[in-house]
Amino acid sequence: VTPFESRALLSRHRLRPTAGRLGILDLLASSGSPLSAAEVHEGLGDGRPDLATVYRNLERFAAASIVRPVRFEDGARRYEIAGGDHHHHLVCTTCGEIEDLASCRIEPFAEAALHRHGFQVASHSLEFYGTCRKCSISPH
Amino acid sequence: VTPFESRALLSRHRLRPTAGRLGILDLLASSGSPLSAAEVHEGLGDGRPDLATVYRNLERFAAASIVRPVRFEDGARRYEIAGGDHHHHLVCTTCGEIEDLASCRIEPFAEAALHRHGFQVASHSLEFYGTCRKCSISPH
DNA sequence: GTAGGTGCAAACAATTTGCACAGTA
DNA sequence: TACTGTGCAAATTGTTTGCACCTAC
Repeated sequence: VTPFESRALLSRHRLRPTAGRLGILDLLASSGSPLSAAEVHEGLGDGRPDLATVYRNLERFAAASIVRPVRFEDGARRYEIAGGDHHHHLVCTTCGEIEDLASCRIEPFAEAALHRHGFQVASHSLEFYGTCRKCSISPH
Repeated sequence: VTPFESRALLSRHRLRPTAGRLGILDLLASSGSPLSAAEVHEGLGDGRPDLATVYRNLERFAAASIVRPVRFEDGARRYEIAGGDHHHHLVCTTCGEIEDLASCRIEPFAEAALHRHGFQVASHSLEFYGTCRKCSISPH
């Protein structure tokens, strides 16, 4: 997501492209993994946008489906750019790194839910916890 | 989990079988779905065990693998008795009910993680969100 | 000029912790 | 008796909100 795309993305949703918003989107786009409000705030350095503003904007972005919220076991709410393919996450419980896992063949589960429980699946979350390559080679 | 089993379960882990602990375990065992600390506290009525005590004990139980923590999108930490089979949850976003979904054929995902990322999967969480049978028949 | 956006501080909610007292092995 | 467990209240942490000021259309 280049600055230009961020701008377009925002105006498409009637959100004014302020410096703070562009910064938040750029940071999320350049980060490989989902970020919490606190991490975004830190990552933007000097201080500008206020933490409360970061919270407000992340929520606005999520409402506009510009970003997607993800929740891991630590309970913190994180956000990632919503553009890409549907995917899941590999969370390393040693170093904390989060990688994307591309494929998702979840349909059999959704069908089981429908047939056995009459439950219409609208969305799902699937996250893996374990040890990433780096950490299994040189344990912390 | 009968009262007797709760007792045995606790003493097996060197945890004194107090009335409060037995109550918490019985409530979790009789509830079909995972409960938060606040829900356990409410469910035990009159007041006894203090909310802080409920938190402390749920954490102790989790450390002893007597209960398993589950985290849904609402961010609240819930706990369920750990005894049964590995399973996942169907969370109805209309009425809030949580059903268990028995089967879990997650191995292909774990293998993909290992082969493509060198990531050793230790555990995973998989939850579905949607509309349960009751709510799709008579919308709230 | 006006509606929308932001900073700051206070309000909230969920969870944790310190400490003195109570209960159990 | 010694140690574990509990109640109560205060401290933390994560997130939301009210309000006055600022800024992009």
